Amino acid sequence: MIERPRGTRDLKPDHMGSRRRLETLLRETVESFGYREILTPTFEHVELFLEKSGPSIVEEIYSFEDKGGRDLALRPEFTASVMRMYADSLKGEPKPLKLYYFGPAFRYERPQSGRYREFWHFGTELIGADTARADAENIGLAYNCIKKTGLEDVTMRISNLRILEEYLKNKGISKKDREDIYHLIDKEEETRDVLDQFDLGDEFIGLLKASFKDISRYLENKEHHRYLEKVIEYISYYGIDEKDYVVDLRTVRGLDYYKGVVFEIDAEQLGAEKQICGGGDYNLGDIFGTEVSSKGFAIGFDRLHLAMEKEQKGFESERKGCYLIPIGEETIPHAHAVLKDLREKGVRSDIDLKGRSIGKALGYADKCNFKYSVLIGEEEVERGELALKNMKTGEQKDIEEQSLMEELKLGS
RNA sequence: GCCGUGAUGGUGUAGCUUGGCAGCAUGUGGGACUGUGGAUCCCUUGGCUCGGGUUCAAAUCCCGAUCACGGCCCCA
Repeated sequence: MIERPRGTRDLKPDHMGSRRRLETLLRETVESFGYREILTPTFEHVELFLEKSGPSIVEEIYSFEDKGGRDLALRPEFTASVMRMYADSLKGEPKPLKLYYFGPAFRYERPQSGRYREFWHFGTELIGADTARADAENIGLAYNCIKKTGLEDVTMRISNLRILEEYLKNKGISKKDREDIYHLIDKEEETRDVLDQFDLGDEFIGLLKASFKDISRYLENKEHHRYLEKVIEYISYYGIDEKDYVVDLRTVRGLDYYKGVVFEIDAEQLGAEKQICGGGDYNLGDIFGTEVSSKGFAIGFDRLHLAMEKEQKGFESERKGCYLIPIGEETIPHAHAVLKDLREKGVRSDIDLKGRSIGKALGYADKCNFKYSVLIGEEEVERGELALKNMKTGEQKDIEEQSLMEELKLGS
């Protein structure tokens, strides 16, 4: 028996049904915001990801050399690919350009709860709109996507990376040291030791922990604070009010290309791997020789789905369609005529292929989640009728054969 | 990469401490039943993650690998 590779999953029919419904919900939400779907290759030249996303991501890339000697990598995320595609072939599109994607991504990490080596990202990019309202739309859409799932125990953190960047620059901290600080900043207990190394004292700790209103007191240049204030004002247009988020300057994205307003959303019931969404304002355009403002976010699709199951907000598999049970050889041709008609009308329908007893056939229909069984016996056929059995209630009635479609619609 | 826990038919489990015929439930398949039985009954199918070691004898004890789970690191 050959097993699945480490960190991968097989998804069973029930699970896929539920995932598809979540996917549909997310698609409908982003499309209602005017986003259009794109798809980029599953693998790219490894250079696309090297240096662009920062050292943390490079360690975890699934890379390989192909038979022509090219260095390739399975995508660890979509943003770099989308920006490559933009620079390649979408530069002439009207701005803002709104794109979304859904597909698998790959990272060579140690698997654990909510973390796989092949995982699915659902995300968006908003390209060419450099305003606070664009940031608000980005956050608003992400928040709406999560909220529409019905998930309740979620927290959102928002920050503006430029606030700390400006503050540390003014303190004369070098670019490299700033990056080190960012990477260590959300480990609260270690923060003080680190800061001592850079001769930053209580004041910096105070800034990190300050409430939104108090932050400006620490700043000489209040421009970036004011910008964040605008964004926070505008996200109320998207149904987000003060209880739905916190401003937390310690929210630092792991990828180096983030520059401005950023945010993360956690599902609290997930444990160690609880972040279900992250995004913000970034700059990748200069890599491709095109300076362009972009904002986006990615949802960890598998984690979102897992969180819904844990909160029992998952999609119950729904009874659908009907199962035909011919009783006796003589009724089989007639049953098939009914079946053909149903299928042509797009009704999920099936027929007993094994000549099983009525009881067994009903059992099969039940387990396969059919909404109705249709019993087709000689007596009914002679009268032009069918016996329609509701598989949930067990209720059964004889109906005119012509009214079958109508009955199915009424019942749905 | 690190720490810890675990792995028994398709699924869920008992057995492991104290080595001695691998048991139960459920599912799959078949049958009884032939217009309601989504039931009931009967039969069948199918398993100790892998590789070494100890032993007369290993699911059980020891070592290693693999995979999973929980956490660290990192991160989505």
